[in-house]
Amino acid sequence: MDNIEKCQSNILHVDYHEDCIDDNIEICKCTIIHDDIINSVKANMPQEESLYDLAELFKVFGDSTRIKIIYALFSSEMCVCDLTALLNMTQSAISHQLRVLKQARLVKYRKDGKIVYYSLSDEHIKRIFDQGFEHVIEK
Amino acid sequence: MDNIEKCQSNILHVDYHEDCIDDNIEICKCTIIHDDIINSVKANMPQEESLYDLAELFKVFGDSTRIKIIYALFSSEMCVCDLTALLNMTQSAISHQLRVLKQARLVKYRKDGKIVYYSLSDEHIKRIFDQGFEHVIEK
DNA sequence: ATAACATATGAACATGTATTCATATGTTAT
DNA sequence: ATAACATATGAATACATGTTCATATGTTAT
Repeated sequence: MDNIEKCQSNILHVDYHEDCIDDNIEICKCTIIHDDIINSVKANMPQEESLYDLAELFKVFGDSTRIKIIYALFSSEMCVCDLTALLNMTQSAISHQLRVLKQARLVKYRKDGKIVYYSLSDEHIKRIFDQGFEHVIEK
Repeated sequence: MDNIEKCQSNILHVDYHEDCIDDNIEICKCTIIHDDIINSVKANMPQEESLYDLAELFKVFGDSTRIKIIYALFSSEMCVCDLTALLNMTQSAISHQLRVLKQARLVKYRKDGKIVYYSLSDEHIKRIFDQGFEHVIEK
């Protein structure tokens, strides 16, 4: 992060290889040809942490078991046993995945005796999925 | 898939354990308590293949390097070298990730001599990301 | 032709992750 | 109390994946 700062300010004046070689020995090996674009793009980039969080969110969506669980919960709240039967998987696998979804604040649950009912806790999920679907069904 | 079909038609009449035990010895170990919900949820589920494709799409979004590349391309088309400098990573790593994005039909490219410019190829991406961001910045 | 450069790619390595297995926890009914 | 049941969880395993390294391909300039 510091390296690239320095590198980019330098390249405004002289070729990268002469000034940044000691800071970024193996990183920026190529001559930077569009430093104006790099700087303006950089100005529009969200914070590093936000980008990381966003990747973490999509990572949760990047598994077909969790996708199925979420799609099921679009229709109705369901208990672990229902999900196990619906998806034809072991109770343990479902439970582990529900924990991932819970940690990502995507599902909430209520207990009724020994039964635990899960439901979605975020109204953005449906919209994200709908947009994702548009891409998937496209050609 | 076949097992759960059979299982669910049976549970409408009698307890699961007696009729499905031979088909799903280790899968549906719990007594199905909400077969009406399971059936209606099942009717609303998209095709297995679509759900799988959707997970694959989100899997591509589930890496912070690719997220950064995509965010950069929201601002402007960029060549591999620019992305390498912007993200302060090796050219090889960027190139590998661009291939993943290319295979997911998320980016396109044009060549100008030895320079290859990448840009986004799908207008849904921005909307998906915007919704994702809403979740991330929430509380 | 040759050198310099931009990009792509296969193999190797390290790390992450989904599922299974065994078992623990907590609830309900007898 | 005890048995049956629903769910949760830690450890182990198998597999997927991101990055690096070395190198290949293809382009531009001398």
